[in-house]
Amino acid sequence: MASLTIGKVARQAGVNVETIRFYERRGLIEQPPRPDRSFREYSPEIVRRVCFIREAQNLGFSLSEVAELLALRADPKANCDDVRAQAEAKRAEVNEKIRKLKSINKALDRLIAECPKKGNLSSCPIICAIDRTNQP
Amino acid sequence: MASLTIGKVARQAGVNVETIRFYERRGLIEQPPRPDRSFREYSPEIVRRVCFIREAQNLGFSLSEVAELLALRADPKANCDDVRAQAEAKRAEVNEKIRKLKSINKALDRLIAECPKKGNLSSCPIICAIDRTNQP
DNA sequence: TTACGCTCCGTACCATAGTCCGGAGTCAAG
DNA sequence: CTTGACTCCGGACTATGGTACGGAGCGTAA
Repeated sequence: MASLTIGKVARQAGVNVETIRFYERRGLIEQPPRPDRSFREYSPEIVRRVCFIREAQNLGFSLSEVAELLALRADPKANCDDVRAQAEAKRAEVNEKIRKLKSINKALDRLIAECPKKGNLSSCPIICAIDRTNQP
Repeated sequence: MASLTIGKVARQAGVNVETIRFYERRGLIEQPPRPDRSFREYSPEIVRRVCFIREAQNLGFSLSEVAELLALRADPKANCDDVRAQAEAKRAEVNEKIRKLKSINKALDRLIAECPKKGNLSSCPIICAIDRTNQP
């Protein structure tokens, strides 16, 4: 199968070449084979891995957190229970984030609905709500 | 009304004294009165403001984003429409975050449900899903 | 009034997550 | 076999969001 250079992987994943090397240093992607000790030769699947990392970050997971799950994969003593526990903890975190975002969302909905189409700032309910120090 | 020193504000808000000063430098909280040019004298409401900032951060808003809304408050030319637009943009962002988190949550639900109570890693559906590079 | 705690300030430092640099080596086409 | 694009590497630099430090001044209670 055709292997990819680091530059092609970077372009396909939409990241910088340096980012790939950075992830390698951080242990997020394994060291690719390097025949003749020259250039890295990636299998096309590495692109998915990089995209997964980016997606997880978008959702508020740190690189260390991504590494945690990935590390279990390499541990011959790890079993399903360990991974399950991690997944469940992560799910609880995600649910908590959703809960908080929903409450912010509801507050924004309410404020936007109350906001008059035109008017000066002093009567803007959004600002009043944010800046409680102006309230009696 | 009793005013608070910076240390009391920090303790009540559950943050470091340095954090309060840092927020002041960043324009997130206004400069408090300082009679005789000595210590800062905060009104108790400042604690709410600091808590609001922390809460917004928890939800994925950067300090610059918090500052944006707060800055409008100080602008005599700003009107309700400006604030409304900001609030609507923020709401769209929040909704997108919720959407993504829900999809992750669903994926986690499914994987956790499929995961056998005991078993070795090679058959763990969670790891398989994360590490697609191991799939054919 | 002196001792202790708190506050003042600027500056330096920390982790995270990259990004850029520069000089050297490599590969492939012409 | 040269040229140009790409890759190598270590190390320096960036932005964000703080945290720590050190020497000075202030304020209150014994």
